[in-house]
Amino acid sequence: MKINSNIRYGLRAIIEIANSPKPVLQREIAERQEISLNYLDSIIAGLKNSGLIVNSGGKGSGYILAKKAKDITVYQVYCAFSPDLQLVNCFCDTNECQRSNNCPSKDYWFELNSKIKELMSSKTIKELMNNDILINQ
Amino acid sequence: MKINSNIRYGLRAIIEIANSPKPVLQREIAERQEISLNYLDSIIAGLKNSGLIVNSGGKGSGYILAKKAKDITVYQVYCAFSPDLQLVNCFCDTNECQRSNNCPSKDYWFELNSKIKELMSSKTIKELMNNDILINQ
DNA sequence: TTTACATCCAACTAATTCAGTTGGATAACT
DNA sequence: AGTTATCCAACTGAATTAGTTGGATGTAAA
Repeated sequence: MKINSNIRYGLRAIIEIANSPKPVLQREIAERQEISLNYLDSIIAGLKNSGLIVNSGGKGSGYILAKKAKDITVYQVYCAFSPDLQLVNCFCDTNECQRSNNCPSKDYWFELNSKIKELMSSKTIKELMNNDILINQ
Repeated sequence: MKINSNIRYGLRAIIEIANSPKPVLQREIAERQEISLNYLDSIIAGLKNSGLIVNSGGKGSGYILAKKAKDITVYQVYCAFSPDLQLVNCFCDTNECQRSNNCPSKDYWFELNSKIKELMSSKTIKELMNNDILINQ
């Protein structure tokens, strides 16, 4: 079990945006977070397409959060880069496992899955922000 | 985030062993769980090398749990096939990330990591066993 | 209006991991 | 001796990861 780079970088990027008193350019995020600008491109796209960040007003003007930091969860950031969490395929729609109806391990994985989702859904970007910054809350 | 096949099959195999009133052969597990006998080989090796199961009395005699089902956790099964859970490398020994000292996302991943470990450590094989079976507890 | 900057976007790639398979050694039981 | 069971290492195709490359497009400053 690993958290992939998209999600790790995505979380760092959105925290960077949340912490900034003014709109932030991709380049600034890339520099501060030491992520290749090109790679960050797709990270920003993920956050943007998921409706978590927006361009503040046309090109070159920088990114801001699309909603309040307290209303953005880590799980939303996770889902910007991965489909809904499914630790195993046993409970996927496309699953054809015959044993599914009576499988104690499947039940356990499902339970664990729910709890992990819950853990990620209950942490907001606001809680991960720099305490000094009091905007965007 | 996915649970890999080794761990999924390993959990199923050890539940199978726990549920059985008598020692179980690899072949029997393979048949009942519909896992290729050859592949199961390495699964059994993992469980055995981690001290979770033992040969009940030399070759051909079948496997039994090495300790009581209530003393074997899902996390122990996890660790039979993967190193200690580390969702991200930020807190690995070999990590050289400079930002580590003051990184809110690192702190969050660490917290999540601990909680997931806890969730896996607090579930025992006994809880996953068939209720009808009352041995090995 | 040209030019520089910034974003958008698709295709490519090397390296690693996954999910097994193959094949054989060894050991015990019949 | 032959069958069965376990042990063990090497191999493999497919998929995923973690990016890079290169260019199109759109905006704003010079």
